[in-house]
Formats: sequence, C-alpha cells, structure tokens
Amino acid sequence: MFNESLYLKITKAKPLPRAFYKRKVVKVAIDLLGKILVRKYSNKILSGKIVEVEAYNGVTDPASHAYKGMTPRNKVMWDHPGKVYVYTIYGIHYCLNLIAEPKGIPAAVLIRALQPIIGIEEMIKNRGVNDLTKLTNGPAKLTQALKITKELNGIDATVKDALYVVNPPSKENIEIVSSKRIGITKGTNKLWRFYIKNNPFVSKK
DNA sequence: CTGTCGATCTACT
DNA sequence: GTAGATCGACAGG
Repeated sequence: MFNESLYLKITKAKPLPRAFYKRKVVKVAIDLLGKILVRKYSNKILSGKIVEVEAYNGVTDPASHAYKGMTPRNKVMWDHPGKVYVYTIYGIHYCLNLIAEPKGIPAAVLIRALQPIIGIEEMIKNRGVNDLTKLTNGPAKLTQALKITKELNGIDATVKDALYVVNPPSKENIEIVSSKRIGITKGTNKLWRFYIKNNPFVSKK
C-alpha cells in the first residue's frame, strides 16, 4: 500500500530550478509532463505525476489572462519564472499554473491533471470521491485534492515549501500528444494542450 | 456602480 | 447532453 522508498525519493528530491521555467512556455509545458508535483501542508505530503498541461502565452495568445495587460489578478504572470499562479474560476473552483519565460514576459502552464502517487487517502478525503481516476483528472479537481487555494498564489515553486515540482524518481519513456486546449473561446486554433498518451488519469481524450 | 462571464464540475434527465 | 452552482475579476458608464 505505502511505498516507503518512493516516498523517500520524492520527499528528498530538490525542486526544479528557476532555469527550468525560464524557457519558452510551450517547452516548459511539454517538459513538465512526467514531473512530480509535491504539496505540503500541516505535516502532510501529497504528490502526483503531471500527466496533462496547457500552455498560455500572454503576449500572443488571446486565451491567456495576461493578453490584455496586467491586472491585480494576473500580475504574478510577470513575476519570476517558477512562481505559482492560482485563480478562481466560475466562482467555485481554483486552477493551478506555473509561470514560465523570463521575468517580465507573461506566460503560464496550466496543470490540468495528475496521477496520484502519495497521500491518496488524504486526496480521497479532500475530494469526497473514491474513484482513483476521477480524483485529479481535471484542473479544479487536482486543486481540490491537494488543497490548493488562492493562498498559494504568488509563492515560489523553486523552493521546498508548500508547493513545488521535482524530477521523477526513475526515468520512464512517455509518449506525448498535443491537441486543442479545453474550455476556452479564444485562441482555439493553437495545439497547446499536451498530455501523456494512454494515461488513464488524463482529463479527456 | 452595474452587468457580464469564465483555462469547471457535478447532478440530473 | 444540459443545467445549475456561485462569485470575483473586469470593462464600461
């Protein structure tokens, strides 16, 4: 049930450095697939593998929150790469993004789905859902499962704090699929949604 | 100040 | 397949 070796590897791993995020947002998005998201709160560790993402480029992309300029909500997108951007959607849900590109260039990667790894019991409790494949297979589901709220907006994911990303404990070959982004009305032509092929924890086909 | 709407999810038909 | 939840962010006046 509980894999101690895996737990130790993940909890001892260092967060990905800022240089990882300081690149083209599409590359960062693709490279985040297969990485491990770690969430810590009140002595609990919750963790999952990133299996689905979307890229948002504030400069050229009408679907991005940053497209029309800086506002109180989106200002973290202009901050250092590796920062965390959390916003409320539809009044009831949160979505998690990681900032990419050099400071001053607004761009973000939306984390759309995880494969649960550590703290599954806690995630089930947070979600009130038993089905593992429905635990974190959507942007607002994973924030609920990992207790990610707007309190985390603006924190730095390159330090080992409440939320960060690490390399997977062992390398595995993954096949990546790109497709149209989901749930947007503008910029729908770009194929900036990426997910791991045949992974059952991806939100949709 | 007011009206509109959203990078979603769940429940119900 | 579709409706309802539920509210903050934002644009416009």
